[in-house]
Amino acid sequence: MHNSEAAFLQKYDRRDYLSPLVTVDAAIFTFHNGQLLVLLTKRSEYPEKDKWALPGGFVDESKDSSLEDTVQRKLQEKTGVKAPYIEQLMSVGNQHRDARGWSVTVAYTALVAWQACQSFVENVSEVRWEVYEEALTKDLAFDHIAIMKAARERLKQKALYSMVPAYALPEEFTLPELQHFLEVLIDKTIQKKSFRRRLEQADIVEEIGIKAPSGKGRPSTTYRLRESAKEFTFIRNLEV
Amino acid sequence: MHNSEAAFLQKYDRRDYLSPLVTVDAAIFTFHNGQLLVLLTKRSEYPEKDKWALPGGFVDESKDSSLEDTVQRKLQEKTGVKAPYIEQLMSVGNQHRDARGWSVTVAYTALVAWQACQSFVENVSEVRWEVYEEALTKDLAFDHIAIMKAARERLKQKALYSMVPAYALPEEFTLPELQHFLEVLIDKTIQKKSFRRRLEQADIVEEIGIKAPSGKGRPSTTYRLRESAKEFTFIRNLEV
DNA sequence: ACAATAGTGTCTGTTAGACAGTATTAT
DNA sequence: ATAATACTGTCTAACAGACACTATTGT
Repeated sequence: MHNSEAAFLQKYDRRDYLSPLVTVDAAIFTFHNGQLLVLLTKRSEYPEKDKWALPGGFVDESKDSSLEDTVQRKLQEKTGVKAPYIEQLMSVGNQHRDARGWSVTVAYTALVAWQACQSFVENVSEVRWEVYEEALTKDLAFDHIAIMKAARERLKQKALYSMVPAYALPEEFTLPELQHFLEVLIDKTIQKKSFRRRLEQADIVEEIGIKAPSGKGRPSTTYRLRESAKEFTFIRNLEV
Repeated sequence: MHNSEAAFLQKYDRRDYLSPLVTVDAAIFTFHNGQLLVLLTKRSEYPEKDKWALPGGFVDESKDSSLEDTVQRKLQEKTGVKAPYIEQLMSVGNQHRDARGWSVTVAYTALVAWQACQSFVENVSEVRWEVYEEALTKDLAFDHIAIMKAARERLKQKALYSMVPAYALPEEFTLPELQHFLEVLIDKTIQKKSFRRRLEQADIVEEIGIKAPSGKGRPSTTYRLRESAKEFTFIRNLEV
């Protein structure tokens, strides 16, 4: 029968089956005052009420037509902006991570400029930027510490073979700023020359102008990322 | 109240909420007769009945305490063996990929030796090894073509900076075999010398003995992977 | 000896690390 | 001029690509 699939679907009702809970969580990073920051939100509801957690929540079938919709929606809610860089990190699913039962979370890593969302973040009391090392010592909800660590590790790897971390800086940034951020991520100084050679060869930034001299020393040139920066990978890593 | 979380959980019933369907799928690859093969199964039930698909299925809360349990169970069902290499690939979730409704799949890539499971596979009629390029031309169920392509692409990348593809070979293998597999994966010949230098420097294989001469030419040395092979990555990629 | 396949020696090219040198700003 | 920060020149080291060479098997 050519329409027995239609017949099957007619009879099928998802409510007859129990499915794991599905949530989306995001480790949102930025760089400010020489420190790696991660966005945390205080849970207002049970379970794990009043604990800090990564921003996230349930897929809302009436609002989201895909997981990417869900993560963008959650990000918008907590930061007020659309992140210039979002990437799926991993999924974790098991019986024990959520007291409500078998639960799956799809975790994302996002990068945003601190300047782009600070005014929004500081006006929402249950949301704040936390220095990464501080966040590590907190008793975050669910398995969010492990997810945050995995996101941090992936970001470190990216720093070794790409310039993706630049998406955590404002649209216009200087090379010393970017270099410093990479150094924080990989926890090692990078040779200025190596860093600049790589940027030059990759052709992923374009010059904007000269930064207005602020304080001492020679003012640095400002740059903006080209679209190609998202995909570009170096064939040789920085050393660890 | 110290136990209001307990009270909340007491009252909470998952059946009150509709959650997306959650499935696990695996792109299982192997290498045989100079070709990359992928394991396909014929769907016996609606929806997408009678189409070929990647092995996978629903999380079974009575059997699986984690997503890894689910994928191992499905793999065991279809191949009869435990895969020496499994890695989470990505998750796909949206309203349209499954006619039954909002659905999330957590996809894995697995590598197995053809020899290890061929006797099992050839005795199950709805399971078979398909040459990858052939599989590409088929009308696979759901979005399995896209998932399979993503898995294939990741495997290619791995071939450029690791020896992970070796897990698709039998436990004892020769270096010419492994080199040939990498060449198929990256679609480019590799310099024998480069390949062997990398292996030597990485220290991820141990010599077993000399292969019994089979046919013509000098017999090659056989090797086995060390545990460290799973994690090892070269700091410099092969060229593409 | 010859064909075929396995494995090595050695040169070149590319690119990261090291570090000294030059440039541009404020005081 | 000096200090401070930005940026460049140039040497070295590591390692992939190229390719000729040797080694071990069967016929």
